[in-house]
Amino acid sequence: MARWAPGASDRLQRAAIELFAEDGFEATTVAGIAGRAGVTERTFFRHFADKREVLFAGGEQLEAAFVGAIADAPADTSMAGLLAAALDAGGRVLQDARGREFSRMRNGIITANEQLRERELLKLAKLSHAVTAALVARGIAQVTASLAGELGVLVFKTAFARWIAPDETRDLLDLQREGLAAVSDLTRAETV
Amino acid sequence: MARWAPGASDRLQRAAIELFAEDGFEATTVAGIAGRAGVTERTFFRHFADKREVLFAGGEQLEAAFVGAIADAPADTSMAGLLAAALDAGGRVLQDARGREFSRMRNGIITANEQLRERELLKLAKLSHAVTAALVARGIAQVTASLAGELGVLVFKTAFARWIAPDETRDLLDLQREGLAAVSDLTRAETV
DNA sequence: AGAATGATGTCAGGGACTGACATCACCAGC
DNA sequence: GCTGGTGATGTCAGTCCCTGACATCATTCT
Repeated sequence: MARWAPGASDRLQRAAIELFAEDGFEATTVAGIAGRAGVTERTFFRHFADKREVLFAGGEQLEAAFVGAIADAPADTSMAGLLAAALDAGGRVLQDARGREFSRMRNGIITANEQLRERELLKLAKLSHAVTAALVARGIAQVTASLAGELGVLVFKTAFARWIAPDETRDLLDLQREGLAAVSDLTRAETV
Repeated sequence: MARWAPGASDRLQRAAIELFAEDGFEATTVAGIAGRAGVTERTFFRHFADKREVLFAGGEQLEAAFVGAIADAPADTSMAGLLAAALDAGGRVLQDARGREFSRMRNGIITANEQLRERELLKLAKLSHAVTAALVARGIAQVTASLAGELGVLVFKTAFARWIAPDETRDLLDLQREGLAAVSDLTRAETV
């Protein structure tokens, strides 16, 4: 493990976000990002698969939180409990490791560009699949797990959108629990 | 309206599907597609915004069917009735204008490549938004319409996946109605 | 016939991304 | 302390996607 100035990945991410915010995604060039980070364009592509990916680097962390919470839950945890645990763990990642202001800025960049919205949809779909797989690993039927996976991500997405809304001050975890409760209300008759 | 050999768009789509099926999406070049269609690479990009879009050209047609069915439904149609009408109209487009075998081949190409899966997610999200907008235009509350829009697309996606499964012989419209009924069961307690 | 229109061809070029190879900083072993 | 190994970076050449500008051609309208 040897390198010149440590943290090239971090510098690239920071540089990219700054430039995207200033000039927009399409107007900024990878060479420009690399230049601001003090590396070569080629190095950028060794750290990130493509130009969009630099904005979605923390994704594995979020996914790991979701999956880990499901895997580590007590054996007798209900489905609602599993989803709640996963959402709590994921929400904590966003709230603590990222922060609301950062998430707001990042989200502004993403929603301003269709290529980035596209990539975000892919990431959410992968998150949904990961949650589904984690549920299946606990012995839950594929169909049920798949539905729960999509549902969990839907709640996450909705709560996140509210969390970064201009005047919102509530906790992300609270918003997630509220959303989950609303869904639970809708499906309670079936669950019981 | 003047042109050389008519139907350049169709020829490009056909050529693209053939080449994607033979060599894969990444291995085939836009110049190759254009060459097989008897046009220039530049002409390809005048018909399709990018290399992926050639596979999603019929999308507006599907979206129009969904939206039109919702807009044209009688004033007193229930939400379930609106979704059923939209799904029927959309399903007919796929079944009649496209056909099951074509859909199978096209779907095989898409699922084999991440860039194409990504684009498909974007198209489905847009379809969902279009449905939501059509419902809002009928005076339905934004929140309800949004939920229904996502739900409708979810049912569509699920039924479509079953429709193109290897041994499936049932009608797409039947599969959609079945899926809608299953969702209806899940939410009946709330609706009443 | 001649003008208007719209689709296509041609050309030049930027920017994303990749493979191959050289180079440099650091670490381990002698 | 020197030397070789390792991993990250730089350099270079090249392919492919995609775009703007301009010329050209077939069809349609007058």
